[in-house]
Amino acid sequence: MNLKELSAKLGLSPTTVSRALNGYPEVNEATRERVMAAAKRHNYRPNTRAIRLATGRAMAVGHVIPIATRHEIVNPVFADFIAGAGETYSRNDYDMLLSVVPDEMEEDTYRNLKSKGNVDGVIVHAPRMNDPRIPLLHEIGMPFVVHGRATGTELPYCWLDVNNRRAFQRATEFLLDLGHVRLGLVNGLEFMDFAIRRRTGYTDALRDRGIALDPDLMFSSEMTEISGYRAAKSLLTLPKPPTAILAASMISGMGVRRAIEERGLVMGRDVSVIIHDDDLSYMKNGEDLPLFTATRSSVREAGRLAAEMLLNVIANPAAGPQHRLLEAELIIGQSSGPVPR
Amino acid sequence: MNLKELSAKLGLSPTTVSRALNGYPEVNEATRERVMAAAKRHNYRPNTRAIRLATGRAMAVGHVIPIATRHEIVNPVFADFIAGAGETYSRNDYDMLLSVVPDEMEEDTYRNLKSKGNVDGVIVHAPRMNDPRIPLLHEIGMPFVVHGRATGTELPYCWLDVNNRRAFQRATEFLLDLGHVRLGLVNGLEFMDFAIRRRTGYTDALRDRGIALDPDLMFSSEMTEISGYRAAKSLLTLPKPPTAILAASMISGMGVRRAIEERGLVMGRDVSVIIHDDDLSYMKNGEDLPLFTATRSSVREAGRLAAEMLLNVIANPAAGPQHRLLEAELIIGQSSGPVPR
DNA sequence: AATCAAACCCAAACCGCTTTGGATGCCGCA
DNA sequence: TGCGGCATCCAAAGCGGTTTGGGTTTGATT
Repeated sequence: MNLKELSAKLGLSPTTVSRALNGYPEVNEATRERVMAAAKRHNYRPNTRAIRLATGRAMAVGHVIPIATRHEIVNPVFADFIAGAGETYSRNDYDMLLSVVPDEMEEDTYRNLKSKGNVDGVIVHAPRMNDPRIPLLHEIGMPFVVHGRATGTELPYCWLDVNNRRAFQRATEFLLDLGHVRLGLVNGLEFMDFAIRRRTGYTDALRDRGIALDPDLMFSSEMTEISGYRAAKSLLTLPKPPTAILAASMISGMGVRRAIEERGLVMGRDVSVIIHDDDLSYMKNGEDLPLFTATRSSVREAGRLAAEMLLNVIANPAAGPQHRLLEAELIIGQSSGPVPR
Repeated sequence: MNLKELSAKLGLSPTTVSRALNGYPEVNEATRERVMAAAKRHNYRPNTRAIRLATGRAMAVGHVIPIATRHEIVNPVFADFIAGAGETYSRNDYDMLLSVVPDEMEEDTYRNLKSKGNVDGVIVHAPRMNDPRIPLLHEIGMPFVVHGRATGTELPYCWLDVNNRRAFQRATEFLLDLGHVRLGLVNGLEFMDFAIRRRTGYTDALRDRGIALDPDLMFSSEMTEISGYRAAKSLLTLPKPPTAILAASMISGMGVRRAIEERGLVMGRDVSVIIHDDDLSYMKNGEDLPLFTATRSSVREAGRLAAEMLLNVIANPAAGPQHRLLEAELIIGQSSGPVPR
């Protein structure tokens, strides 16, 4: 059932039917209702391909996912972000397009998306320092929103980010208040912007209390269980091991816990741990009582909001660049306590 | 730069240019090369929207993800599957469309995808017993491939699955060979088809050895860390606790391990554990020496293969339903050992 | 009664490509 | 010389919507 058939059945022109369905004012309310009813009855659904060609809009948003020699973006955090963004898209009748491409194809992919007209905008994931994607997207004129920020970029751009610096600064201060002085940092990869900011929060807090930085206490790697385990194991075998550890995610935190328990220590008593908790739906940090003390910020909610921002930008390209900085909560769980004496 | 402009520049008709670019035979080789060169020079990329309207094909594949009152499909396993499928799609110039919709909208979403012509086919995730999606997709004539199988469906359909029954049967037999007799099962939700099959593998193996089933030893829940933890905790506080546990995933396995260690026991010595390992890219089961003994099957590879099967079905709808059953490997890690005496 | 603006509807162009159904020119062969 | 056949190319008709630029009525205003 297409427009022509439907309008024939109704004895109207395609023009009028189209207008009736799309809420244009120049059509009699009575006919509009007649049209609506007929459309429902024959369950007419306009062909998306035709709409797209006619309007020039793709009604779709792209997410480009490089598969990674460099860095594995396909991680659980990413999945939850996508889920959140996807909710926004379906609510607004937009399609979500995922392009999983080899690293070296990333630039081409963006150019293709633009010139072939597949999408109206994109979300940029996992920004790095001086991220080349931002000038690229500017150049080709593709609307975009960055999830995170890209230090070093001087072009204006839209972003939505968690206040990672503040979150880790607060977490560090909290541990210092508990009397801890030697604090380990099990960070994510530090070419990632968020990891740089978290480290800054950590170092700022220490410096504010006049505590010297100890490079031996600072690790940076993928946020996997095994990396967390290895980093914590190294930390705990130091001559003067830390009494507290900040970890970059739930998963690396689980590795940290394993290393702690393997040495016969008790997390929260012998070693305090604070993680960053993305509030993943299938990996809750405890239920009544959180397992980990954590800086928490829902990445799914971030996905929802970033998608909304992008749809805004697409609908309203003239408006200046939008920004949104989400604050993480500091929630107290079982993994932190006063420094042991 | 569109076809008309390009053909004008070349002094040819759009017809000829189109044919030249698409490799049709009725065009002189010399002109074809001239056209190709010009296309590259002006980097002409045909407008996808127009191609889709003209050809009637969407050149896109859909994945519908219900957001879940019922069951959270947005999990790490799902993410890896998507990544694998996405690789196949980009290699074949197909788009991947993700629809994240509320449970109750699922049926509508499939109908919409079909009648609005957004996709040429879909992948069905996480099939359940008597899954209603299979008759639905049959009814609306949408090509599809199921990742897994749906017990109880009598209609023919394409699927790609892991031999879950066999995997868990082998794992169970392996533990029995080590002298274990009381085996706990920490299964996924048992309205999911794969969970039913795993349980069958477990019960078959026990029955074959003449061991009575003990309902107290069998748990079924979401595959989260916390559920794994809780199930294992219950198991270990039984009057006669099991000496070995089969867990449904890496993540629930980590919960099982936590429960074991919390009781001061050592995994692999006091309690053997076998998990199913989906070989997730960011959650490797150890590196040189696997942490967990596991039945392993890469879900990412499954994604690649399922997508290939679907593209096949789309290209060749007449061919009968295809099936593919992947076998899981049984890999030995540190989490299993002979029954303690 | 003539005029004019709304209100309502339609025919036709258009979006950018594919594909059908010829047209044209050239060559070989009877 | 005439004709069939092949190699090349093109005009025009879709694909299924939206949108432009009018046409008719109708009713109120002068």
